[in-house]
Amino acid sequence: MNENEKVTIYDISERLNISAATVSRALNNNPKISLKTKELVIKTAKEMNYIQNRLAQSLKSGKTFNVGVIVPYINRNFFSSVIRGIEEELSPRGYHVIICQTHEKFENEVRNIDALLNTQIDGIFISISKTTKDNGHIQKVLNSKTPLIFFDRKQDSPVFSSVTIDDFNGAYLATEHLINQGCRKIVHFKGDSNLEIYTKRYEGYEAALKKYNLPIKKKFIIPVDSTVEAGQLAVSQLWKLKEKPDAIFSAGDYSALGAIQELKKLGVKIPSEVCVIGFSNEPFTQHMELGISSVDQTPLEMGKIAAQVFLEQLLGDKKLTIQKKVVLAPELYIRDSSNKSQVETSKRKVRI
Amino acid sequence: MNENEKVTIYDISERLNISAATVSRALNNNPKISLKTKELVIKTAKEMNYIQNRLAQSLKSGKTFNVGVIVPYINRNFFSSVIRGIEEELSPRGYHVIICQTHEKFENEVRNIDALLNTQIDGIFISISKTTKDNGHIQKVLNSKTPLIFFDRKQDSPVFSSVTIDDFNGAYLATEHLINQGCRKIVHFKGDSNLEIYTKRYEGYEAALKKYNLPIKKKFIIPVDSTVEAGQLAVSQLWKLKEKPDAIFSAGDYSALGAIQELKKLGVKIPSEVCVIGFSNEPFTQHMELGISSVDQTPLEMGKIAAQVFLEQLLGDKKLTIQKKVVLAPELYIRDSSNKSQVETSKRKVRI
DNA sequence: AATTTTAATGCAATCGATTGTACTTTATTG
DNA sequence: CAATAAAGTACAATCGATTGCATTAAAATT
Repeated sequence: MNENEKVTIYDISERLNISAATVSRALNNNPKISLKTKELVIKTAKEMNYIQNRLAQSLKSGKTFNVGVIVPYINRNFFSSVIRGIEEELSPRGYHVIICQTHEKFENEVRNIDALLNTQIDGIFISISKTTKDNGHIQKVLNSKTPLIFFDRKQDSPVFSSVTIDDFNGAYLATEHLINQGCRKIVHFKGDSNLEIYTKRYEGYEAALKKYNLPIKKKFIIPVDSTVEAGQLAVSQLWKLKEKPDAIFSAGDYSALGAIQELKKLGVKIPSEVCVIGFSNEPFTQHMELGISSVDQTPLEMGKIAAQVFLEQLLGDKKLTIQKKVVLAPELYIRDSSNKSQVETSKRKVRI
Repeated sequence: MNENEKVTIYDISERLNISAATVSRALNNNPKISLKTKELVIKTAKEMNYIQNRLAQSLKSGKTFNVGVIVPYINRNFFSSVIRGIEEELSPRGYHVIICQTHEKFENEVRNIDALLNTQIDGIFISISKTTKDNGHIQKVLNSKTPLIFFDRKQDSPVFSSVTIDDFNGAYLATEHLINQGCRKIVHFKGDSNLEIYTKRYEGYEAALKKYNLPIKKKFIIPVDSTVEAGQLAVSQLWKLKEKPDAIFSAGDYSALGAIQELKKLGVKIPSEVCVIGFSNEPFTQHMELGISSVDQTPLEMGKIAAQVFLEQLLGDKKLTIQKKVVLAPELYIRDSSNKSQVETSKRKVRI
């Protein structure tokens, strides 16, 4: 009774003395098959514990209903949230999400792209690594006619779509907010210049200073990795200078946290003496006793929209010329670390 | 020159006037093929931008080199870290990880299992949802002869392997630590009783109290979801009692955080008046000004070991009787929230 | 040069589902 | 009741790679 091997439509067809074609059509609810047959087939399939082999189906149809997502690390809150967004949008449509990590290494990115193309995924979502230089691997994707969507960390591309936030504006508003708090000597912790997101954030910072006629000082623009340690180190060095800053706009939350820790150690009052604002709105920023102001990148939404762009692309003309650049509005969360006016703001959020 | 369609081994065989079988063998480095031919084929394949179709290969071999991971939410630090561990262990062996979310809903879990079996994955890793009741879906996996590994939140199963931490002992040690701090009236925030991890934690708490001859009071055992709000609420209600607790052992970090926030609001000193310890060692617990003590579940290691168990299973006898139960040791991180002695402990960790 | 080994390669079936086309029923119509 | 239309099924090719077995070509042996 209990078949030992996997049940196929051939097993069903044999049992019912009909052709496999009929079984297939019956299971796919093809109108050419009589109701009687359909019901019989479906009932028998259930009885025999038939499980459709999507592999064979995919081979035939050329569609796998799998998409690949490439990120530096999946356990970084921002990335896992984007992935969640993608999954939630695509899962109801029958897609599965395959995840790949690059560990910020270009070589892994290339390897992952190759592997995904191999697996015949229907699309790729990618946030490039810090060390990604050329775009040969992206070119390969283009050749294979596979849709690809950049999110957050993109490469300039005349053909591929992207979903990002307006990093320039996020940074501009963060800086402007600091200026509004009365800060005049604002330090910027700058992220890796290889990534557009960080150069944009830097430009937004600069633009805000210019707008308010504040001088742009080289010594106040410091390359800082987004780690607690880097933030601590940066502050400890900054506070050896004669001219002390009165605010820090960090391109990352972890370095903002490190800065705050070091400032406390130095006995500097926050926000009265120095205001601090980060970027990413990591969960911990709101849980601190002294909440850290930050710019939210709306990762969940970013994932969902990236998925939508992908789906649109599929429907549209097969030519990959339907390139689309979505830029989301970042959200400024003002918390204690930059709020001198001490209004109740722990939950105040400024939608830009 | 530039083929419009995908290149297959047939295209290569045509171009070289050899059979597809030879091409296949050449690409697979079969010893029966002459070096000359091999080199020629490989060179031509590269020229023609040949990409192997793993779908066809999988159909033939019955192995997809895909595994599925089912979790409640992928953007919960614990789960994304386990997934990271799984990915890092399996990726070098050519496997891909497909992720599925249940949103803590049983129906989604069933759906996900079905979908994964459909896709012909080579294995499933699952952490069951809070609402999972029966195990019909797990039975289906058994019928399909697909290896399945439970991690963290498991179901009792005589056939499937699992990788968990010793929740009982983690809870026992956390409670013992509180007792060692001089606490005598210890509250327990208990998680959903449907999950073994939480009943085990409760039992560990109870055992520690018994060991030290402390009374077990029903009113001090409170069902609390692991959210900040639930933690706040629980404390605000507890502190209406005549007899105030002097410690809280929470089965989750978020509720521990909520408790701390509420205690501060009530003007209760931590840790001098009340000690608090959580569970999970979420990243934010160490970043707080007042670090929150917690029990680490070593998620990365859990993922890696789960992957190893899966690989072992593949090598072993095809019969699924090679069931293996791995129990990892939790790690106690003692921080300010429960450390009255005020020794430098921000990084002290007790390996059990 | 003839024959036996050995090395290379080709043929054809297979994995499981889908689908255009051909064929056989059954129903409809004059 | 024969002829035609409509409905229901079956045949066989296809997707792309793999592999046991047969076959051919080359090398070694006598």
